[in-house]
Amino acid sequence: MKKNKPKYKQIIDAAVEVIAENGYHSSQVSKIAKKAGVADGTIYLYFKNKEDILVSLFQEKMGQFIEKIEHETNSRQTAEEKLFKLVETHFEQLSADHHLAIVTQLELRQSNKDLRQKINHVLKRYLNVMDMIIDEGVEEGLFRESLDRRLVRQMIFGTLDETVTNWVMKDQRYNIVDQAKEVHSLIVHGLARSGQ
Amino acid sequence: MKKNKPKYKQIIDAAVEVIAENGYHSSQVSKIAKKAGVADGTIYLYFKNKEDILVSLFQEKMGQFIEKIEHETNSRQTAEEKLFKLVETHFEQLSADHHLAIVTQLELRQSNKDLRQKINHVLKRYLNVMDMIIDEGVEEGLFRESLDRRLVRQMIFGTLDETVTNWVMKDQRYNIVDQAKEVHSLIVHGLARSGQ
Amino acid sequence: MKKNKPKYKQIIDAAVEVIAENGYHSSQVSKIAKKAGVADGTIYLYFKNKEDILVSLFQEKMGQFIEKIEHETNSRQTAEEKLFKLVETHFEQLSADHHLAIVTQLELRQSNKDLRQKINHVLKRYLNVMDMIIDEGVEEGLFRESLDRRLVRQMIFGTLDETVTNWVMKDQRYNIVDQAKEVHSLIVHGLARSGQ
Amino acid sequence: MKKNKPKYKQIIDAAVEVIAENGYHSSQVSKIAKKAGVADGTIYLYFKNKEDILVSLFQEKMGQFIEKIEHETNSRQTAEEKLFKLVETHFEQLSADHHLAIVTQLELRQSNKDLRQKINHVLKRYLNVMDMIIDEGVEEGLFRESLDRRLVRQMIFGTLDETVTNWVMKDQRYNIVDQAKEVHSLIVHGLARSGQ
DNA sequence: AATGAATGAGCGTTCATTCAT
DNA sequence: GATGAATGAACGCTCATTCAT
Repeated sequence: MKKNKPKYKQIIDAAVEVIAENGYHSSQVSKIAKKAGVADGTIYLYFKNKEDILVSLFQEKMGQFIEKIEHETNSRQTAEEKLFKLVETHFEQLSADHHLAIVTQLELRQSNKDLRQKINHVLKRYLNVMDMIIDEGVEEGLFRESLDRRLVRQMIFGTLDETVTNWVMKDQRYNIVDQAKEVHSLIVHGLARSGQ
Repeated sequence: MKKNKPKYKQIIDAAVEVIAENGYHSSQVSKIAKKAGVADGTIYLYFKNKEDILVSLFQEKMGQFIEKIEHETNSRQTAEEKLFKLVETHFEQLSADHHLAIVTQLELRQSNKDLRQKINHVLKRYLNVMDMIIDEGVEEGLFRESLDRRLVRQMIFGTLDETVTNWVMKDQRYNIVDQAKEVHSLIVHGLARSGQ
Repeated sequence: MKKNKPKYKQIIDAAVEVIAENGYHSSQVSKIAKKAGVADGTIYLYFKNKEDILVSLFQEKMGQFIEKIEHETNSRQTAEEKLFKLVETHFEQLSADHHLAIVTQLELRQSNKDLRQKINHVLKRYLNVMDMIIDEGVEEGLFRESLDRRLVRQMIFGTLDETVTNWVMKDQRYNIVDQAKEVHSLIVHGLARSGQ
Repeated sequence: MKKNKPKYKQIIDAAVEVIAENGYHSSQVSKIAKKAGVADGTIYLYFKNKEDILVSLFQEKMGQFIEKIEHETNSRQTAEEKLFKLVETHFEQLSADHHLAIVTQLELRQSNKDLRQKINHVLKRYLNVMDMIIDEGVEEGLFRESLDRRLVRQMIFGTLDETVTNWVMKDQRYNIVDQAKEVHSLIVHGLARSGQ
């Protein structure tokens, strides 16, 4: 299993750094190899081609990302708490790894449609977590029964993604974790005054 | 003013078509020139470089897009109605121009950070429209006073953008305008049961 | 018609020189471009890819080669004279262009099967010339009726080709045209004493 | 002596198979090693480099090839019979080993000038066999005295080689041994009617 | 002797941009 | 203004060979 060999992770971490620092289009394979401390050809012992580095990077990092969110939400009782924890953990994790934030929010979006579809595939698991929380919320009588699951997912993901992207484009100059409460509130209650 | 000469618009329209049909990375300047019926060199009499075509395209098309939304929202009375009209008009316009939807939601995202910042600049005007509606809503007593304007804008834009992108990636197979009401409701009331 | 533009021939002639001097495997496109006095990219305005340069080179040069042989043999009366003229003209032409001799006898043979089949296609015309001379010889009562046309062609071509290749591999140090008479004699009479 | 160790022959046989099946340019050292059932590095315990595999392959196989021809021609009395046996045995041996025929007639020709000169060196022994037969034929009064030995060798070898190459390129679809008689006749008597 | 992971030099091709006409 | 032929920089990937084990 190549994924357990040290060079596999070494190359992926180098790729994150190189892409964050140079931008997607200036991240040549040779640059990644150099940063990883291996020869160019070594890359191809662990990855099929350049795109495979990026897909693997996303799978590896987002896999951990989603697992952490699954774990944190599971440790909460109500759907509302779970949803808050989802928002907070989402922000916390990207806050904790500035390079990864740049790569996932800005650079990897420049990839072609093909790669983006593979990325979406990885995200399905995240959307499932959201679905389960929504279902729980409905069962608890907290959320409306009539909700269109897909639209809700898109609202939640779209809001989180846009929030993080803006924060990254503002060079991560403010603390995004501080906004978890307000974002959670917007998602749960919308703009309206309570009781409206 | 070059923007008023016929070839200027001719080239921009050709660019939209070529990019929608071939994808961002297969849209060479020579292909755009051919579709526009001009010589490659002529492009450079109207645009500084390739990126300038894309920025101009976005300015031109999004300018009209936002004007239409400004006009439609102005003709409504309450903030709630205005917000609904904003959502609906946003969806309607992209529904009406399939090529443009593909280009703005998928292809132009593959451009580099630099271009994306210019795109964001164009979108500022759209965000202003949202800001004004939010202010009105607060004044009307409809929306909470404590709302963080930036977060609200990000929530609204993120939700609309994610909704449209998903629709485009699903090959525009369902009617997105039909979802305006539900999306509007999610933005105004969130997930919670009314009264919660 | 690209074949009539000066750069087309310029590039082909450069290719012959470069290949003769550096060998097939050390003849990079950039080297050919430099020798031709054009930019690398210009090559691709006239040729589909590197292999297309080589195929075109062969077609161009062997086309002239065969035409000359057709012309020379046509100006003779008997099959025996025609055959002699074929041998002599074959030798003369390769003698007259040392670079071309190296390229056709040694370097182009290193190409892959695909290219070699295209080369064989060009040579069909040469084989037709031989066929006609053989037919004439039979009609004249000079050659045996029972000859297997294909074998005869292979004997003639194989003999000429091997003779020239040996001469090229010996660095063209002797005069191969001088051997036309003896080669012709071997083809017509074989090894046997007259009357045997 | 490495040549007597089992892995030496094992690797050479693997090389013949791999080259015949994949073509010269798709026959990587690693593929040959795999087919031979040894590690890549092991190849270099038995051969100096890749070219050395090919040269050794040719020496090994052509050595046997020529020995067989020497043996068969020695068992005949007259030069004419010996020459016939040479042609027939040449054809028979390549007929009997389809892989070897492909490798020697097509694939090994794609090697560079350097390798081809080493190949020619191996063939010298074959040319010597021809020389001796020619000399005998002259002494017997069967062949002309005035024959240029080198030209005759080239005629014989060129004819045989071209004949076999054509047969291989036609995917060995007909029986080439059947043509030995006619080819022998062409070599001995040429195209001319007997008595001309 | 045998292994196989690691190395790194080498090259065909594309395409945005220029500029002489 | 309009043309389009010409430019040339830039890069992912392969594979023969090495060498620590």
